[in-house]
Amino acid sequence: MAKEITNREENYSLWYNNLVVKADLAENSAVRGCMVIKPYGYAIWEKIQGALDKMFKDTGHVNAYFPLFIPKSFLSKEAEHVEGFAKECAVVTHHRLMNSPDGKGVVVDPTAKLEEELIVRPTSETIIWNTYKNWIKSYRDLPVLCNQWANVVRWEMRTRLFLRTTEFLWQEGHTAHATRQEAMEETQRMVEVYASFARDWMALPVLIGSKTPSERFAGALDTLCIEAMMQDGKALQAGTSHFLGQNFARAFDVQFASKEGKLEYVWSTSWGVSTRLIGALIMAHSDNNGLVLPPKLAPLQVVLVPIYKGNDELSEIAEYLQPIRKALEAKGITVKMDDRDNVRSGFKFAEWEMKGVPVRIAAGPRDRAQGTVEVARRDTLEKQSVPVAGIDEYVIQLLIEIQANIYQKAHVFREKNTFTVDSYEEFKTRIEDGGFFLCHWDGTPETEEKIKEETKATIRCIPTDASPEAGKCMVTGKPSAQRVIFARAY
RNA sequence: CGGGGUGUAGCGCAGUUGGCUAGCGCGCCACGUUCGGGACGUGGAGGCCGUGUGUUCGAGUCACAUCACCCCGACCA
Repeated sequence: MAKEITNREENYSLWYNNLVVKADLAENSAVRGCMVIKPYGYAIWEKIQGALDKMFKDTGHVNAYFPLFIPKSFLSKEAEHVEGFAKECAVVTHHRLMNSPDGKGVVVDPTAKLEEELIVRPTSETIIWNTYKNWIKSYRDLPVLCNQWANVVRWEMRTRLFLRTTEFLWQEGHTAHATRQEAMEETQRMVEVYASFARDWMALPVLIGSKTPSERFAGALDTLCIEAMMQDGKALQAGTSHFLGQNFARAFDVQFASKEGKLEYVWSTSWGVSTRLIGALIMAHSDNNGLVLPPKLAPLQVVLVPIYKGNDELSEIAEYLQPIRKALEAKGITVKMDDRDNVRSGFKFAEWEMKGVPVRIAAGPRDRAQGTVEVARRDTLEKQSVPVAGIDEYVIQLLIEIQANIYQKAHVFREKNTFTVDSYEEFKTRIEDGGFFLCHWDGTPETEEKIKEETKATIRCIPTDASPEAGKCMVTGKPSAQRVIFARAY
């Protein structure tokens, strides 16, 4: 199957439908736009959760959980927020079913209508701020630094496996602070947490920047984001951190008594990443043989494949591999011995490659006689004969090297596909081939909209670390103080 | 919600201008031979042809309706 996938730059849906699904990550569910994440795919999510959760805690956050259902009235309290989400809400109107009068199946019991409809959370700002109101009375109660791991539902027009499912899993941090400064620092801190997670764990280089007002989160004063480049040159927003100002505090009347005894509205942030990260992982690293997972997020880091004929050889080889397995496990490496007897080793090789296991160790009678094993690395598909003595150290180094190499590949790819362009005509032509474009923009939503309509490219972000550079907007020629990143995006 | 496409075995598909007992590949089960890169042979199990209503002597095939899914837009993490 993998061999048929050759046009990865053009057709990710083929990956998802024909390759990734067969790689046991996910399958479509009967429910509109939702997906069943299979155990292997979920294991990746658990890895992501584990790493992020630790980073959140290291930055002083704690986990909590808030209700799935939000009373409709909560949504209407913050005007921009409701406008942003109103079009994509699942609404609970009734609480009971009954047997259909015509005897066929069940229908909604019309007498069980809810007094107030409940919204299945598309995000939890409203219900959380309704709760924070009761938690925050004094400056001594601040800051509140909560995160929740949850599912949310957004009834999008169009869904896409991993990238935009109707229901998705995510993490949402919601913090409350006494000062504007503190909240802004938190917003910045968390986008940097995301960026370092992407870099260090996902082997995914990202750009940090600010969204333009039209791309901002509904209800935010500023949205910081990390943007990654996929292998087809399209951009993927991989995480966001919002500075919400006092908008939600005002909407939910959350005031605190300051040291000076004055009542003040609190300042807030929210930030999140979702199962979209799994999609990012797939689209950034995979090749025609299937997934390529960074060792630090791979559910299995090493697979052992015995090569043998008959039961005698199997037990000999198994005995040969067993100490290797133990040695690796002792070093904290996740290992699986694939001793299935119903498929041949060639099949196993192909299957584990498709699943993206970073390192494969195979051994047969020949290796046993020589005291070696065959070590294959997923990122380059290279194979090498390695002595068993010291294999644990060898594998540890190899895993580190693979992690670094995958990042490096992605980074080089992004650099090769990032262009500085000044002419709009040139931009219109070259955007067709994908990539990030550093261009001058006059800062108006009108120009942004015009570019989007004419080229399908959006401003992914105004990079935070870019050096100022006076120039002229590529469309209007009006002055611009710095370049922004344009790209077509998922 | 617009435009296009697809619904036939667990998966991927074929099925002619309507015709007799609905096929193929993969997978599955049994036995045997194999086993250092996706093995092969023989035998076997598995179908209300998405759903409904029509047309017809006869419908997987035609008509209408309906539902679901996929792709391209609009919307979005």
